[in-house]
Amino acid sequence: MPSRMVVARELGEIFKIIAHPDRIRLIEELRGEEKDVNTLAESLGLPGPRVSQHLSLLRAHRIVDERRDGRHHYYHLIQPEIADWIVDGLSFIEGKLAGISTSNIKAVRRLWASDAP
Amino acid sequence: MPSRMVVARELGEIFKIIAHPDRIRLIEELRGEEKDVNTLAESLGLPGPRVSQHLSLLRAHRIVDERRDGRHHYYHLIQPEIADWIVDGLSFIEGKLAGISTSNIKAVRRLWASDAP
DNA sequence: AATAAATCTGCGAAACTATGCAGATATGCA
DNA sequence: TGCATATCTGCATAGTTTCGCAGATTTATT
Repeated sequence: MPSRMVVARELGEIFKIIAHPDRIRLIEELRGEEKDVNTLAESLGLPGPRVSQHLSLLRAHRIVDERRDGRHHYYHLIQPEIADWIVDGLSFIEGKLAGISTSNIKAVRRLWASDAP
Repeated sequence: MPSRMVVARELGEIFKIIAHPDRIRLIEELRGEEKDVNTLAESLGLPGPRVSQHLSLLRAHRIVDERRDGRHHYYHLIQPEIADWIVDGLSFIEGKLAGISTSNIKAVRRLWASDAP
C-alpha cells in the first residue's frame, strides 16, 4: 500500500477535524492557557453542549486533552504549536480578509492573543 | 462583527478545501512542476472527471491555476509554499503513521518529492 | 467534415457532518 | 438527602460533500 496514500489520508483527517470555525476558535482560545467548557462557551457565544462536542472531537484526535477538577473540565492543547500552524494557513487566503494585510500573519496572531473585539 | 470570527471562518474554509486525501495528493504532485489533468489522474489512479472536479475546486479557491496549451490544461500551485505547509501538519498526527517517525517530517517531504512507492 | 483525445459539467444516490434539544451524569453544597 | 452547577450523550433533522456515470465542449488530426 503506497505510503503516500496513507499519509494523505491521515493529513486529510486532521484537516477535516480542524476545518470548522468553532473548533479553530476553540484552539485559538486555548493558546497559552487551559480553560473550562463554560468559559469557552461564553467567550465563543456558543451553547455548552456544542462546545462539549467539539472538544470531545478534538480530544479523540489528540489535539486537546482534559484535566478534571471537581465539576470543571479544563482543556488544553497537547501541542500548543498547532495554534500557530493554523494561523499560518492565512498566507494562503487570497485577499479575502479586508482590513487585514494577508502578508502580515503576525498581526493576526496578535489579534488572537489580544482581547480586542 | 468580531474579526476573529471572520478570520476563523476563512481559515475553516481553506482547511475544508484541503481536507481531502485526493486533493492533498494533487497539491503534493504539483510541488515543483505543473502537470496536466491526465498525468495527474494517472499518477493518482483516479478517474479523469474526479481529478477535474477536485482541480476546479482548488482553482475556485485560488490554490492552483491553469494554463492551457492546445487540449492540455496544465495546473500549477499559485503559492508553492502551501505544499510545505500541508506537510507541516504531520507534526500534529500522534503516532498514527507506523513506520514513519512523526518527528521526522523531512523524511516525508523527501518521500513526497521522490518517486518512491 | 469526421474522428479521437483531453477535459469539463451536471445530476442523482450514498455517505457524512452539523445543529438543536432533551435528558443523563457527576460533583459540590446546604 | 435534595438542589444547583458543569458537562456529557443521544437522537432526529437538515445540510453538505463525495462519487460514479453520462453527455457536452474543445482542440488536434486525418
